[in-house]
Amino acid sequence: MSKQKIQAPKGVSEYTPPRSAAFEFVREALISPARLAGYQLIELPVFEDTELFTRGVGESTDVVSKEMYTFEDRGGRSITLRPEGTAGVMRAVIEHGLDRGQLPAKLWYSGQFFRAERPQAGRYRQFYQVGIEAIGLDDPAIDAEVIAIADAGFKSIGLSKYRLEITSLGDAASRAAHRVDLVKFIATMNLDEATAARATLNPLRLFDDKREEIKQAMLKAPLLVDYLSPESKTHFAQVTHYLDSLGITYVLNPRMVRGLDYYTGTTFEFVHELLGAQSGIGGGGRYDGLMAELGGQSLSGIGFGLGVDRALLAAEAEGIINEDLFVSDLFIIPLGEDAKVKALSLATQLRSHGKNVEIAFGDRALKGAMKGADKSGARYVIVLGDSEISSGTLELKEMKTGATSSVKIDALLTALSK
RNA sequence: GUGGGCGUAGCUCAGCUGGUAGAGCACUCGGUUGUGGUCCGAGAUGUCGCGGGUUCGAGCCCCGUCGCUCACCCCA
Repeated sequence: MSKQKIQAPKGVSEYTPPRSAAFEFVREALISPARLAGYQLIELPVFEDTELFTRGVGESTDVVSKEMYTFEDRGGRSITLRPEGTAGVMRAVIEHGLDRGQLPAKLWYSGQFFRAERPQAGRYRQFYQVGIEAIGLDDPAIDAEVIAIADAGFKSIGLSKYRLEITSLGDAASRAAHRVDLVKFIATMNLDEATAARATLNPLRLFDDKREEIKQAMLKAPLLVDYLSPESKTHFAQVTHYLDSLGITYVLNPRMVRGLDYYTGTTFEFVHELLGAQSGIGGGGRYDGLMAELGGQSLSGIGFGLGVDRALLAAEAEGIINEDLFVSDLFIIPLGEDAKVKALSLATQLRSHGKNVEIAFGDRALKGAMKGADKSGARYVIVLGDSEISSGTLELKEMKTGATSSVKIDALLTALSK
């Protein structure tokens, strides 16, 4: 632990073996339902013009006002490491005209995002999300499908101890009308300075306050759902109807608060029960004004972002990560120089058929090499020495049972495929 | 930005009211010739986060500093 030792920057998540295998499994599980639903990959830069986020996400949000990694590049441009995914996708959709073809445009992404927050359990400065966006369709059925895709992702990991919370933020006019009354209500509350300042920025925030006295007081506050226009109400009723028909259970949460300004209409959040303070494992919603705000045509959109780091923590909390996520099919222990040559060609050939093959190099003692084979979780092991090479026959040992069987070298592939 | 907790071998941690460091796991080798998991034996590893102070003497006390961690704000 010398003073000069370089460490990872504060608050980044890193995944090293063997946990990295679980991370990979979780990320893949989260995104596969979207692929099956016809969403296509979009790969985007991790940094963007700062203005994309100030305009898209909203200057009044905490994300933009105090959590962005912003710097000037050598040309004097203001650059920001992406704090979320949707704004960048919208920018790319507009820039590449992806909204000119058949709608909706359906896209998925996966990657790291950055927020300069104080780290804590489940909250990192660099974190991983997978997400999807469906652009150009306001049919409530797609809202339900998007939610179902997220739910399927969590289910395919094996998660069960989470709940889906859902509400509608309505359209701009509904929100404006509600805000007037909510501000009036808050004015009667006698708040401390910091809280009052927060309420001025976004009065909805008070619904999320963790202090008991504020929670109590807010029970009487006017709710946005009571201000929804008939169109918004109908739309939302349709969404829940489709969810019901899918058998997806949800909790209506009219006090739900989202951190990004662009949400409209249907919004939802997946909350895990076994995590600490940072229990949101995914969330999303409609953003019907975002594309126009960023200079594109006026198209609606809906999407979600799922936290890979948090989903992994949730999976671990539920005890559903099993150790043998990574196993080799075969472990070869070569004895001597000729055997090494033979092992290399044998491994190469088997790998070309998709077999996972490891070789114990380094002339280790046989006992040590066997231990290595054991650790690797390999199903089979062979010791390859002069006698095997000259006879062309191997002793194939199944590690789990300890049983061995004689196999011709040429028949190894078929033996492994059994 | 604010508050609490903690910093001792690769990992998890012990170290009594201050007398210059230990355990378990992991790792390497061995228990006679080419077969793992159990067992037994041997071995290697730390400037006890860093700097200063008190003291004859500090891992243990004091101050500072850096880092980690949990929580608040907020969020995936």
